[in-house]
Amino acid sequence: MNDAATLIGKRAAPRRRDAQATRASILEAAKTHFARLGYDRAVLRDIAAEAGGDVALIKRYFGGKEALFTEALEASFHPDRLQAWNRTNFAREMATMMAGGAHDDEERTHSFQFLLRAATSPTTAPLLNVAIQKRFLAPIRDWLGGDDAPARARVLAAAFIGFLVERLIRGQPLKGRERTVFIERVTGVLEVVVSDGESNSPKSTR
Amino acid sequence: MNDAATLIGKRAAPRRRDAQATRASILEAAKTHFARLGYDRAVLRDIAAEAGGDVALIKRYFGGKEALFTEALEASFHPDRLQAWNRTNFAREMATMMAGGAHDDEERTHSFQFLLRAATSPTTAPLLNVAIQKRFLAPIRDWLGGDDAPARARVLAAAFIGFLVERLIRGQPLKGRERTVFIERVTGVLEVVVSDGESNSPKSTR
DNA sequence: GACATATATCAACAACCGTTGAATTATCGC
DNA sequence: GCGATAATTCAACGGTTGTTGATATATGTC
Repeated sequence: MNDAATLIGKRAAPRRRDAQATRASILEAAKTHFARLGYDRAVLRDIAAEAGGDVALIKRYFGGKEALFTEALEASFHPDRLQAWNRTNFAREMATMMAGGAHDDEERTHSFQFLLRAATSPTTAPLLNVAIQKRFLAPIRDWLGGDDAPARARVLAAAFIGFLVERLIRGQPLKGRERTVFIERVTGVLEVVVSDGESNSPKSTR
Repeated sequence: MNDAATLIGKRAAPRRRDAQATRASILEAAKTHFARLGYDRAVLRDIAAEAGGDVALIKRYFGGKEALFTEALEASFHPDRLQAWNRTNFAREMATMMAGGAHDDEERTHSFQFLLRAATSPTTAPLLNVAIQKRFLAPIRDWLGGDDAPARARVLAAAFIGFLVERLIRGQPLKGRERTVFIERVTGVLEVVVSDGESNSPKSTR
């Protein structure tokens, strides 16, 4: 059954008898599968197949499904992205990303889908709790800076996740006027979140 | 086997040989289990057991797991809540709710946990898509009114979901100053979302 | 070229779970 | 009371999937 491998595509070419390469292939395949299917629906046989190997290799190199998931989760965080965004155009860039349709769209949201799917499985929730604190909330807080950074980081993270879920549910990118309005709105919201002024102070129209 | 029933608690008392009551018991148990465990982890045997019946009853009354899920999903929406909130204090009320610790907290967020868990399973995503459009997005849009209500409804729904996820991940209610700041911040964000001015076309506030 | 060891594959077990047909039992009309 | 019918329970099938020990094969060293 050459099922999932061809469905997902992207069959890596495993150099035979190369432990490091094999391990890397499996990890890469795992990231994709977990992100697209979630922890429960992801099947070890399919992951191994896409990596061009056998299920037993997962036991050999990772120990089991949960360990593989944990490592894939860690490897899926890219907080560097955050630091690459500068403060001025951050809100609009993120809003555009959430509207969907950008060329590097898939790649960008990939790791976050992973995070999201992990959030809802009771099994993986504890794992995520640690990971999200260390690799997500903390960097955001540092990136934000200013007064009450922890609380503001929570709000930003929430907004981030919320738009991501909405996009996940929506499925397809927005188009036309609705897209424009959506981006404008989201940009406005994010600017409010990022700004470090007092919230109960008068309106902060950009 | 006093397994899942006692774990979840809330064992309904099924009047024997009462079709309607049995069906209702199963549906109620299904709502709880799906909300807490998600589609995949929820087990029909456990649901039936909590309802005080057998698995086969699910087939009889609902047809199968997916059908049961769909019906439970429908039954978990409470858009009436939305209309009960008035425009002036809506933002603050919702922000307080998201901070956690309110007395009717559990009950309020219950159905949304359901929604959330459904969102992340590829299997249930299409089902959710239909339900959310009909019972969530449309009411919000009507409640919002004004220009570009559909796009603004998306943003509001996204914010709503986002704060909910954050709360779900966080686990426990906030306390002290962080709670105060969080509420202030979220209130500010929501006010921006709800307001119908500013985006492109200047429209009078109603 | 033979041996040792890491690497990869095979095959099967065992548990879980949705599904389903058939048997069992209660409830109601006559 | 008695049969008819609906409600419930029983038991088992079949598929999926994580796990794992045994086996085969390539790679590097002497």
